[in-house]
Amino acid sequence: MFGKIPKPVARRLAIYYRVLKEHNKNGAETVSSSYLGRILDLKPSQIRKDLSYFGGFGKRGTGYNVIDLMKSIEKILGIDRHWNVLIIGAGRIGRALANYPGLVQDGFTVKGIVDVSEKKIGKTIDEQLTIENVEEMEKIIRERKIDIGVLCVPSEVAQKVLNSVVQYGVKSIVNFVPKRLKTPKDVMIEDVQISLSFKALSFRMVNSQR
Amino acid sequence: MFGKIPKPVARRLAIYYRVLKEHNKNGAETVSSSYLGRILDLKPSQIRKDLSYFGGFGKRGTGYNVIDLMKSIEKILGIDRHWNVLIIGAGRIGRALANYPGLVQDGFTVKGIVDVSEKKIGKTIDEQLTIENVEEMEKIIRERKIDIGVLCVPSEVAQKVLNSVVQYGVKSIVNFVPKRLKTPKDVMIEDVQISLSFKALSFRMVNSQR
DNA sequence: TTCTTATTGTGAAATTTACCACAATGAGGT
DNA sequence: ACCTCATTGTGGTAAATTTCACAATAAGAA
Repeated sequence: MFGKIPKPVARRLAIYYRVLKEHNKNGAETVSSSYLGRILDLKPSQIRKDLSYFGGFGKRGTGYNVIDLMKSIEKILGIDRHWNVLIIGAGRIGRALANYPGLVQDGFTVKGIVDVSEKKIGKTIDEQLTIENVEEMEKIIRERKIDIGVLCVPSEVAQKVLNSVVQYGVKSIVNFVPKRLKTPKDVMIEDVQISLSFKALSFRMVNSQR
Repeated sequence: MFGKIPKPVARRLAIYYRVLKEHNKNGAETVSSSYLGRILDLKPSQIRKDLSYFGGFGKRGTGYNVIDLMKSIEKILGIDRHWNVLIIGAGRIGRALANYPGLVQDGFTVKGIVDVSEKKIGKTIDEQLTIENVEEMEKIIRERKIDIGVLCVPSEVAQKVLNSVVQYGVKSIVNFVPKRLKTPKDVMIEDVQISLSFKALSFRMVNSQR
């Protein structure tokens, strides 16, 4: 689509996006690479290079138009559209995600949350979402056109649950289970490991690196 | 301590650690780089190179002793000791973290959780932790020897809260607020942005890269 | 002991990523 | 029209990271 974009570049685009959003909220119309660099502690040249991967649309002397840049990044990251999300597992993490404002804002709509526990099924979260029976999952995935499954189940059952989700046609998974899961080649999975950030921090603490 | 360890290496060590832990639980005494590589989808040579940064302790022909390797990684990452954690903000994310098993397992002990809301103060989480008044924070940090502050407060007040936490002597922060915060040079901060994983996934979905 | 097999540790090459330096250029002022 | 200032876009280079390739060696079998 845009030629080959290096992985670190894609990662950074998402970070630029957040800053742009804030900058836009503050009413700014343009940003310069040096401004972004200062905020994000990156070299301006890197930012310019990153943005040049998908065609220069900055204006020399002026910088980048914030809104144009945001729109372009949205397109590249695929968040210029809506993705339907199903959360599997209504434990603490699942429930925390269920109405996490950051997701909806970026085009990820939580279309449902399921669990096995009789006690949880039927309860509502913030009067918006009702926890449904995991046995309804196949139907939910089909009828609500779920694009992304979010795994928040106990470790022991994770692989089994993942297999079902995939079998019902979901090809994209965000995995909060601290365990490497096996997926068919055509299924994409992103692991989220919150404890990695804590470990990164303690590594820095004992090695006193910045 | 171990000479200069490249950043990507430190990141991967934490990932190896998780796999080792699981492998150890399954009763294995040794692992080979090719096994780890297969599980983690990395080249065995990379794993060997990574491990060689802090002195070879594998055995040719046999592999690595799982427990020795875990212990070494614990030391490098600084999780061979205990860190005291204070969670600031008892919203959904703060509460989800409060008893997240992954943290305690890796040496991060949640010593408290504070909030401003009258409604929340005094409530307990899983009969273990009681939400305390944010005004007690200074005392809590001092008395419980808090090493790490975890920011889970609304965006608008994040910078202000961070400033207090730092002022009270905490030098390490894990930030769940989706906003870049300013810190003095001697304070370390790790940003956690859950929505980045969702964006990485959607990027892959629209670019169909693996 | 000697052979075979498995696997590490590592110098060097290959690849990827970051950074620099500067020409190009748009905007605003004079 | 011309000058000045700010800032982009990018070719080339430097630095970082990954991968290769293979000698070294431990363990077990013959």
